[in-house]
Amino acid sequence: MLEDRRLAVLRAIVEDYVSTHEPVGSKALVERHSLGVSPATIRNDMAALEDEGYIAQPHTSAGRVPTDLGYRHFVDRLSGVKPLSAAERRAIHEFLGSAVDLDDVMIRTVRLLAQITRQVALVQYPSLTESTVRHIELISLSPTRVMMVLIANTGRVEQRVIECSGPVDESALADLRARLLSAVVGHPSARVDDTVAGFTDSSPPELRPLASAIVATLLDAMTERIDERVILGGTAHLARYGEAFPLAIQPVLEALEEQVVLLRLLGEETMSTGVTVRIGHENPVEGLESTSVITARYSRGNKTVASLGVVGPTHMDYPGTMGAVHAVAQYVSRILDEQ
Amino acid sequence: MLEDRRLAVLRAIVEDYVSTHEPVGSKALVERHSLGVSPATIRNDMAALEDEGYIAQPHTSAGRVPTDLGYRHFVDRLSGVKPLSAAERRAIHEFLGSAVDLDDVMIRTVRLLAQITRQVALVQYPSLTESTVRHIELISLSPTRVMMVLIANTGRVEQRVIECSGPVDESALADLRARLLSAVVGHPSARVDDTVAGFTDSSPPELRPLASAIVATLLDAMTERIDERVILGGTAHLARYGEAFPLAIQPVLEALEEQVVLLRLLGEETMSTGVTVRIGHENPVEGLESTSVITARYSRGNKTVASLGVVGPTHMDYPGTMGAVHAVAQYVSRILDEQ
DNA sequence: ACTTGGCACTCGCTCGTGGTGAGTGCCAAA
DNA sequence: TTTGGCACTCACCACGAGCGAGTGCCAAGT
Repeated sequence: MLEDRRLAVLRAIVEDYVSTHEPVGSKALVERHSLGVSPATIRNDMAALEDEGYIAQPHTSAGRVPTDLGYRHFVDRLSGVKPLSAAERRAIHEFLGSAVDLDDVMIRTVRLLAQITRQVALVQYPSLTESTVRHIELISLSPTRVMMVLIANTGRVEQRVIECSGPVDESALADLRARLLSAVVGHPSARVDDTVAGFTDSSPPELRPLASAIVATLLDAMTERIDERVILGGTAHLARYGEAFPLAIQPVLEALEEQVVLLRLLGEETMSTGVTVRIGHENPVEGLESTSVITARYSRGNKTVASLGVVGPTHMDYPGTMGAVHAVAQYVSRILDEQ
Repeated sequence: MLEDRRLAVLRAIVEDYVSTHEPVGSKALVERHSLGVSPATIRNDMAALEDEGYIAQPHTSAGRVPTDLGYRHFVDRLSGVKPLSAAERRAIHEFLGSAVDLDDVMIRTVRLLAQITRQVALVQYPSLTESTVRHIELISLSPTRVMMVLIANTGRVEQRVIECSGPVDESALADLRARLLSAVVGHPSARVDDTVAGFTDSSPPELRPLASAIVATLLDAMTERIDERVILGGTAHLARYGEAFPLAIQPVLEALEEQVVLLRLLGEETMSTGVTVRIGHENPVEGLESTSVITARYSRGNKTVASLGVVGPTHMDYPGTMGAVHAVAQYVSRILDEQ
């Protein structure tokens, strides 16, 4: 009962601070929210909340501001995920649906996410390790050069050039191609190691070197981690929020230019809800102490393949942003399934 | 003689302002540069320069600041292009030389350029208009969906998904594929329009719709211009410079997020020197009125293929930046030739 | 045991004020 | 044409007073 009100107060503080970006005082609180008690009571609660570390005052005689811990509690206990409106969902689906290829899906996603959250958006490319081989093509570029094109069911295409020790004729290539296809198509790429084992051995002796070169290249291409690519968009939103924190924006921009950093931001364990929130100092990255990162995993079929998310100030609209990130992840999954 | 000194004064003002970012007064000028005359004389010159529109004062009783016109004169008449040191050149060559593919070259270039100029760097992908079709693959994804993979002799791969009105069987697809290959392989992509004309007509009636869909997609994919891609890096440098102009950074970031804008920044006529400088309002882009853009074209063989450059505040180090942009363009050309 | 009104206190913020100094334009002399 | 002198402008800064939002504490009320 008493505890309940305290939490209500914390929620109110977070909501007010998020919308005004100014420290919130006891009087303003009772005015804006119908808490049914007097400011003095609220003050007592606030003192308690401060003792527990959920809120803090920037300086004496100022209102309270949520701490990272306060936001954490807010996210974990006090708020849900705000679903998007039907119109928004329809717009998302249409926008993503008209993408022509994987690159296009990724680019559209990052733009979309930045636009609807009005924050910096990150999108990681789907990992191929979970995918299966859809098709392999061997093309003779010159007598001693073969290009291998690998097409995954995710729509991703990898290309490699293989140098042969001697000339290779078309029919041999066609033979290799046919047997290679039967060896790997449809198999999860993680398993290709096994299924491809017999391929070299079953090749005619004179093609052994080429066959093993092809296998080596194939394995290399498959372990090429496309999911180490992260694209970002909406950095202009940083400047908007940066008006109040002109100092903070440079380190953030710097951090966001490092692929490694982006990967660390996205690549952590999944929460059960499907949306992961990392607040302020919880971030494993220097320079992002005053930002929060909200990520969700997206999938293809029922396999989780990669993450996407947004980076914004700790005083962000968590329910709305979480809803948007969740919805976009969901729709990206759907689009990938369709293809 | 008299005219000479005025220009020397203008040069001194630009140099001082660029290094201090503060309006420069007559007294400071004579102290820092050995002009051999008194402050009063300089004041007369400054008044004249102001009348001619080369400099301006932010407010009465402040020093002078170069106008866009002043910078223009400085660049055109008063400064050269500062060459890089041998060590820097060597570092550039090594850094770019270890790139593994085209994407890698582009990414390394944009990083390099941002780093050595300490500004926002832009790099446009090289245009590949003279490429020919090496191979086309049609893959059935589902009964009514076909993926087309287009491989150009440059190693570029394009993929498209085509929706069919009815189910398509494998043998029909194989037939289409074979005839498509003979129609287009080896032809310059610019000519495919012609050679592909008979393809639809020669198809069996029941495949006509699919055939024409394939042709349409093919033409679309071929005219997909890779050189419409521009990547950028070093946006963090904006923030550094933005400390003094916190308001200006948001529109700049916004403008830089638009591919169309980036293309307009890069895609203009070449100057004879090889380096183009566009100062302040000379930029054809809204929001970049207080920035300058320095670009250079790079080439492959003796064909100019695309541009790269940097965006920075109008009060930038023109000679140094021009030198860096020029050198990087030169080395990118060299790297592309080697491949 | 909470809640509440009252009250004294803190302290950041704003605004006006005056002083300072860099910088200018003009003018008369060299 | 250059130069020193001089009066003038005005941004900038430091200082101080007043304001007011907000707090903590306490004693009284429910």
